Amino acid sequence: MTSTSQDNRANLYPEITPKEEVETGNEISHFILDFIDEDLAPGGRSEGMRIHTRFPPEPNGYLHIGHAKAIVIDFGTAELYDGLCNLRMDDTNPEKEDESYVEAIKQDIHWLGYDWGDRFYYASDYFEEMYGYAEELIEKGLAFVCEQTPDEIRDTRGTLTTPGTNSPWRDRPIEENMDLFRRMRAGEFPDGQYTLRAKIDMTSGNMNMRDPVIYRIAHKEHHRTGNTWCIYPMYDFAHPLEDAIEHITHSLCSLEFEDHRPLYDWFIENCSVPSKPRQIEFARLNINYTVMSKRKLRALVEEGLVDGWDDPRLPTLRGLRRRGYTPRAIRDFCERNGVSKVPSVVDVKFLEYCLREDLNKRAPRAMGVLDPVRLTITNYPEGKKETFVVDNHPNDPDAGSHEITFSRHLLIERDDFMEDPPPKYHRLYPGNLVRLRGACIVRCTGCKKDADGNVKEVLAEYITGTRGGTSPPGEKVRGTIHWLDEETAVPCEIRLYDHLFAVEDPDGDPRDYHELLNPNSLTVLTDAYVEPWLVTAHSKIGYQFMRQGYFIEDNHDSSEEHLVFNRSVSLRDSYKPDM
RNA sequence: UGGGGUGUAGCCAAGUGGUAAAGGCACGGGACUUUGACUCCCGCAUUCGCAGGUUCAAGUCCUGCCAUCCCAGCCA
Repeated sequence: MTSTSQDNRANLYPEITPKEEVETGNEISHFILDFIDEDLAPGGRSEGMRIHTRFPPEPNGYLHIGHAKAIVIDFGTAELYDGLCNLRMDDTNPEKEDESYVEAIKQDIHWLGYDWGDRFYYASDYFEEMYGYAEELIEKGLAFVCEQTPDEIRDTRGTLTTPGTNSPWRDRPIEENMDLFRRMRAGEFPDGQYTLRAKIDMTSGNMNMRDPVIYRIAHKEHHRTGNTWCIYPMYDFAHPLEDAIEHITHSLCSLEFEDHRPLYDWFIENCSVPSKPRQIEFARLNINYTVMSKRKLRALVEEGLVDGWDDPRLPTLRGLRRRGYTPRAIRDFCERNGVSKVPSVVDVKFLEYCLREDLNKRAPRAMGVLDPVRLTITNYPEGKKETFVVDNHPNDPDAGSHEITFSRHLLIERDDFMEDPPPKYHRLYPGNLVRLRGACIVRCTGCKKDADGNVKEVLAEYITGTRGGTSPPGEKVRGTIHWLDEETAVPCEIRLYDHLFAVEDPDGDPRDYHELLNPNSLTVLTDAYVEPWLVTAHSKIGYQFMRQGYFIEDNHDSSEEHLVFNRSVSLRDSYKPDM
């Protein structure tokens, strides 16, 4: 179908790694880096140490672009200081977590361009050590076994404005606490019978300090430790210990953990851990016209409102990948947004800009017609055919070239013809000269319509001496349009995407989210055509369909027999009809 | 009548007492153009949530106020 002599270098541009990015010098500066610099300075808490961070996802869902920001910060910060970043599954709750997410998470992080070397861990690896620290707290009189029910705990915790009251079990003797805790571990009690609580301060203004539960009984099989344990540590207790055990120097997390920091520090101080990590919080990423919470994403998937976790309209990394987002663009987006403590909502236009910027430099150009109408070159003989060579990239000669064919009957975009155009319309209308990109100049001579007045065929004649598309002497051709040879054009399906939600802030809208969905978030074009080159080119980063946008083959549904393209993002369009 | 944060342009975001408040996105205008793309130029906060105060000098320091986000899981 396609010529074998084509210079096919659609994948000329490799992904560059984040490390190479750092080396090519992005100047990044924000408060976390300032803190680290202080810690590294003489007399600082990290003086002489190698910076060590971690990314600690809970394996209970797929990663989204909000996680990407955290990943870029965690791994990126380590890279910046020539330090290390661990990947750790925070699997302390067997009720919610599952091994099936683990591989997906690792895959997505690798895809984003980061690597944790041999430092892949599970929080559950440390259950024994954590248990030891809990016994230490009991021994120090800093933890007690409590018999209050969940309701009682809630009732005695107090409210935001009133202090809590001590549990009646708070002063249980150390030996008794130890005995009970060991029997909790031994499985002598049913779920919920006892908890282990830290003994801190029931009157604290910080709710987290009101004798928080640090161990609960759950006779539940854990995805890794099986039935070894029937007591599991809570996040607030487990996390600082995990960090300390791994010698994390800086534990970077999101803002909602800010008021957990006193608790974090309390455990670090009161358990004889091998290192003293510092927790620093930053604002998580939000983007308008979408939702980021796992709960809401899950609802969309489970209700079948989208096509799985990798639906191209979703902000999941799998969705973005299927949509055609490059790791480079996502990293760039995260970095350029900066790191601060301002709860912010970034304009999705900025994300799109980052993608265009990347793809403009690297994506091979091709022609695709989304909404076709026939263009007949009336002075070009029926049956004649010729071939043109077009560059794969207008600004980069090294990107190679490929061939396209031309004949009497072509396919053009329906809106590139108007019988009665507004002023400054540079495309086809009776009498106007237009360039068929890469082929020649034609003059529009009219059109044929069906009984209902719909344009069925546009008519034009080519201007001799304009082969390749050079302007005829003395004339300036303002309009250039894309086209396909009807004979060789390959039919395909094209999917156009728009915001999943019709409102800017779905989270802040009181209406039910079903009402907020954008009914036009997906448009399927079944009568679209592309160059035959695309059947075999297989560009990993997709193509720019000239004058349209960037498109990538769908990683589920496309095949050489039935091509399916997703529009990753449209081109900027500054054309405004004068009315 | 709790605790912890945050307020610099439509959106991000620098700024750490001293000549004119970075930069990017968006937006508007122009040049160039075989993509109405790209690229390139120009414009876009007399003012930093508000009100006082300190100072020769305040977005930066002080006081008060306002707005807004997070916290009452045996979730993370």
